[in-house]
Amino acid sequence: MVVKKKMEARKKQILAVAAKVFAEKGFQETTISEIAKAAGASDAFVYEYFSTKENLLFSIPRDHMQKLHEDLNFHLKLVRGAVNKLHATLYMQLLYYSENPDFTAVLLLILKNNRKFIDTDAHKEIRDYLKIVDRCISEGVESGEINADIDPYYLRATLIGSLEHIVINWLLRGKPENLMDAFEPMFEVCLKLIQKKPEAPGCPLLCQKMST
Amino acid sequence: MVVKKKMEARKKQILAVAAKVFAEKGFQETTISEIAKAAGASDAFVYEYFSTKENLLFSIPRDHMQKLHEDLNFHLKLVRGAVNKLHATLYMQLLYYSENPDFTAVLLLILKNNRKFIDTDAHKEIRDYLKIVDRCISEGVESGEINADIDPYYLRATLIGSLEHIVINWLLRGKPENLMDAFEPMFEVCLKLIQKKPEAPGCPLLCQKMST
Amino acid sequence: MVVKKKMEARKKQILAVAAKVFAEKGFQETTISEIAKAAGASDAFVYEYFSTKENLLFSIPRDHMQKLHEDLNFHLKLVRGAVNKLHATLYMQLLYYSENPDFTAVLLLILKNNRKFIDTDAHKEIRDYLKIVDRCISEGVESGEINADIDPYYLRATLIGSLEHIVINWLLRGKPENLMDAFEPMFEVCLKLIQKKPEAPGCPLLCQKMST
Amino acid sequence: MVVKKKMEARKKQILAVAAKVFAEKGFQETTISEIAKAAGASDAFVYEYFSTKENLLFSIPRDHMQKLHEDLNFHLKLVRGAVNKLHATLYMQLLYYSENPDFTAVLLLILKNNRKFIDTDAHKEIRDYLKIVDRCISEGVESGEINADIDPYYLRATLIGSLEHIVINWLLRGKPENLMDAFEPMFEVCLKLIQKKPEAPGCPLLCQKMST
DNA sequence: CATGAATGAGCCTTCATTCAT
DNA sequence: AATGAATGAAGGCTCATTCAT
Repeated sequence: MVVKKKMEARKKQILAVAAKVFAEKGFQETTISEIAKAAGASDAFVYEYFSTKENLLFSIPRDHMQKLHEDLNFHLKLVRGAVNKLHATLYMQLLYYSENPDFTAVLLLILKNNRKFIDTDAHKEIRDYLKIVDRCISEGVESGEINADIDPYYLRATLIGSLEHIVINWLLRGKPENLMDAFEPMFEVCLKLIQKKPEAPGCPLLCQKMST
Repeated sequence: MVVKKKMEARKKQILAVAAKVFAEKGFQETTISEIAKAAGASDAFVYEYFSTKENLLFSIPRDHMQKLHEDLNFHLKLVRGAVNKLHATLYMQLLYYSENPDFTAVLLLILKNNRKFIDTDAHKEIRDYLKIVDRCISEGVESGEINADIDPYYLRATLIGSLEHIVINWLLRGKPENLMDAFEPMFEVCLKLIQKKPEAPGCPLLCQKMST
Repeated sequence: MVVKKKMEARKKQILAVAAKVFAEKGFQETTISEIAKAAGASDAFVYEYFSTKENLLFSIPRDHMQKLHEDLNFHLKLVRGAVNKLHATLYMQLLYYSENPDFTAVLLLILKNNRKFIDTDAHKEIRDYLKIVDRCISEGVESGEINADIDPYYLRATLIGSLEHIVINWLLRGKPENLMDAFEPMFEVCLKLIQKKPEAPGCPLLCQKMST
Repeated sequence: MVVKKKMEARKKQILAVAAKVFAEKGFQETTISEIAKAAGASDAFVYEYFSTKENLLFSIPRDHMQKLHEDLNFHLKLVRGAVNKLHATLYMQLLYYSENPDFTAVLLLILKNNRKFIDTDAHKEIRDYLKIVDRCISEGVESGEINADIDPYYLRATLIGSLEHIVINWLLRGKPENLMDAFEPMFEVCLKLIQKKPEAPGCPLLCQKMST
């Protein structure tokens, strides 16, 4: 029992170290020796837990995705309204990214463009995550909160695409500012997309301005 | 002179072959030998033109970006109105991607996530391209065509992010359908962002028209 | 005491399992882990009894050779005549091989060609076994049963060489038929060597000569 | 042309060196580095000619077997009579072994007991060699030179088995004496097997004894 | 202009073996 | 008595790269 715990902890530690080194240097540029050394273990020890270097890479997202999933499921129960749910979902995603930049770099810079990874079980959890977004969108469309004449696929693509674009830029620029600073302005843009303007009787600002 | 021409042609051919092989197999998984063989040349011949394998990779975008730039500059002169220009710009970008999928795969799946590439001269042309988009946006804001209360940076991020997201998905799914089919629905979504709610009762343009 | 018995039994079991796995896969291709797992024990447990993997390999023949020796000694007492003894000896050797194919494969395919093994104590028992054959031969020569103008060393080499050749072929072909089927025809050939042409109706020429 | 020659020479040199090192240390105990160094080349250079270490091992017999084959075919044409042909065949085999002890050690100590090798094309040439022996035997049986009541398969097994047994012993003992010294006494034994005793001038000893 | 020949450098991976418990 | 955890040491193999011709 205690042993199992210890093993799990060691495994997670190796995964964390691997994420860090992969994030810094890229997959091919990283050697197992580096990871092992950084984890205070021998090369062979890494292979106790991960059959290959690639397997180690592909194992990085699992725990993170599960955690993100759980957090999300918990919080979404507290939120009412599709737009609010989308807000919460994207917020949590960005928050998780900002708090786990190594994992994020591995995910967005290494794994997401890897054909082999996409055929992996590990990738399923990523697709599952997208389903949550889809559910929010369709919920919003049904409830009338979200503009029904927007193609939901392209809406999701825009939401996720822009969010990841911003995160990738942030990563590549060396994570200079707080990633969360980008959230509200980004979501503002999204809101323009999402929301029907039923409550907006016309184009308030412009009309008002014009009327002035 | 003729020799120069020949050399240029050979160089371009190698670049095209390299793009193709890199796109299919990824950078690390591709060997210089494979590229050389596919180009009907010897390994050493590749090194006549490109000092390293990485240099070969980084050399792929130049011609493409120049061509895209030229095309864009030509066409944008024919188009009036910021939204129309954005439409044309994104259309041409997507068209170029759909017509040059190998280059696109190299650019979006390999280069865009490569920190070293970003510090390259070659990357400057990509940033220059983005400036065109930025110019369209600021032009639109100035002319009142584009909603001024949208942060231009996040607007661009959303436009480019969603477009690339769609293209990357298309690439990873094996380029099944015609990429251009995605353009109009995608741009529809973008329009919702860009435009001052024309469909809303009392939309800006209408107000303007009405006011005139 | 009981513990000793248990240990002995465990040791023998490991030896049997090792023989089986070595026979199937070869020495280098077999890992201690495989043997341990097949024996239902841990790797470390194997090292309780055998100091190294090679030591385990070299330990395989001992019990077998002892058993063969004992059986042989017992049976040879019941047999009279050098040729009959050779017959019994070779028969028992082949029988033992056919009934213990794993041991046989280890002995003939792995150990007999191993220089290090030859310097081992374990190899002494194999040489001792050959002495039995030698004794039969010299007994036969002395008693006049065996042709005295055959060099005893080459006679033994031929007997053992042909027998092992047949067994090795049998092993390499996957032990298809019953090995014992080969015994009588093989021994027939040997008899031609050993015996003083009993089937020849007298020694024609010489007798003729003598008669002259 | 000259280049091809050079390559061939280099390849043969590597094969010779490999045979030597394999013969001395065994296959698993030998590293490619050792062979490369002994051949005055780099590790990678060895892989220019041989795709794997095993492939290098399996490539050793080809040229030798071809040479042996050619020599044999040439000489057998000069020899009349099945027994004489067998004599010549076995003589040349033993001579080749004695003159190429590295190859012989590789063949008899490493390859002949290797299941993977037996399924190789290279092994075919070894089986072809045996066919020459078979042909001599059946020729002798037909011509009446060889005792027809000996099973040809077991006769061959005895001839080859005893010859190889002697060679293997010679190798394992460190090649102390001239291997060819063993030929005549060994063949003497074989003669006893092979020959019908019609022309044999009786059984000298027995007759003598009988006469006494 | 073009290349065949050659290699240095390095990494992933495997296992026999050890030892604390 | 038995083992799980841990590793040191080593080796096969790959390639980007160079250079004489």
